[in-house]
Amino acid sequence: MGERKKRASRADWFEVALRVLAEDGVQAVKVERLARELGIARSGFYWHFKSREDLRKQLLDYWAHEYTEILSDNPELRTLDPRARLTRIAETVLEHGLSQYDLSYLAWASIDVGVARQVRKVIDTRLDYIQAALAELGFEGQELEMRSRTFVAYEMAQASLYAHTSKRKLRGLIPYRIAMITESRWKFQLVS
Amino acid sequence: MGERKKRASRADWFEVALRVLAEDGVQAVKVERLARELGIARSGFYWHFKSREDLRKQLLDYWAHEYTEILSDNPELRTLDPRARLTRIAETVLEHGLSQYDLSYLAWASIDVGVARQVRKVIDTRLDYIQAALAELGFEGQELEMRSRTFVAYEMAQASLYAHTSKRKLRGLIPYRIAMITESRWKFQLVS
DNA sequence: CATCAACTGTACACTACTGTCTAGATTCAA
DNA sequence: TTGAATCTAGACAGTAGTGTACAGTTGATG
Repeated sequence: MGERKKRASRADWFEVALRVLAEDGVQAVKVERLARELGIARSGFYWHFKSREDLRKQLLDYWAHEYTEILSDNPELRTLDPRARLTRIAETVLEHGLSQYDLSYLAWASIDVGVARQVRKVIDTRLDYIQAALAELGFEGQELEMRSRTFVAYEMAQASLYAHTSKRKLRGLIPYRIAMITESRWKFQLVS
Repeated sequence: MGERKKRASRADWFEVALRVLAEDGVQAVKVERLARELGIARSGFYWHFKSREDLRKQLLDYWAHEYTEILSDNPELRTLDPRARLTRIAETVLEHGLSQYDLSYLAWASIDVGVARQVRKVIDTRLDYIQAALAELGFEGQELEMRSRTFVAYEMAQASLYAHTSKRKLRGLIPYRIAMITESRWKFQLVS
């Protein structure tokens, strides 16, 4: 609760907001609650942000930017072959708890069309990236689409769905996951 | 908005509550809003339900029961071989929009430990069921675990993640998905 | 057709939150 | 060390929701 700090900077407010968002969703991002967690009155909030809505908008922008940056502005990833690249992404998402925000943003998107538009953009960016990697391995058409979707869906669902499973265990599953997603030696045996 | 009904039964309130829950999440399930959607005053609500919290609890119970029933009390499913069974489940979930509630309940679970416990139970039931089907196909250990998790994660994420994708397209992907999940002819080529 | 349970609206007191204002405290830089 | 920028607490009015009380209306059934 009461962090002993006497003054709260914009970054302090933002940090607490991010944590609350991840923990309890957008609806929980309330000026009063943030102030309570910072141990100060909420009047200062309006010095840093125009309104609660303003803060929420900034939270969304931040998330959209931060996440895609990991994919697009990461030179190291480019040097790896597709399989290693996907593995690295899976490890990064798991290790940094990157998907812990996804549920909150998805839920938020379901009640706000503007947010939905931006969230979709982020998802599409991820899908495109994964799809490109899998295309390098020779996949195409519906199979390519299904594989990339499966990968992304698992990443996003992971944090909320398997919150009770240890990171260690989830980490151990990564190689199997990558193998299944990228394995190309088999031919589809379509079930009617 | 104003449904022309003059009186609202318990079932009416519950139905609207379920819809609102799926559309906008738990936080949106408010007595006043439900009354507004029914086109009546909210006083009658308290005749049917003890409180708002009471309604929410009943929503949770209903969901937990309804969903697992589809899996456990479905004699038809038992007659099918594992692959066909998984296909049927995927089709059912998609066709009846069963996963549309999942996001709401997952988000709810993240802010309420009691809800979290119940939601986990439902998820575990699904995992166990899928895992049993895949075990019939000879999978085991971490591979079995990863495959069932991948299947369940996709099902749950589908509705919210791919809301903008047509059912027709998602339906077309099912055979590919089942094939990837159930394919056993390949050996893992573990990436470091 | 009378009656009783099932519902209705209106009104009230309460809580939680928002955003605005103001006078004052703290910090930093010249 | 002084002044401006940065932040603070506290008070205020406004909105939206909760649950309770109660008298009145509706409709199915004996």
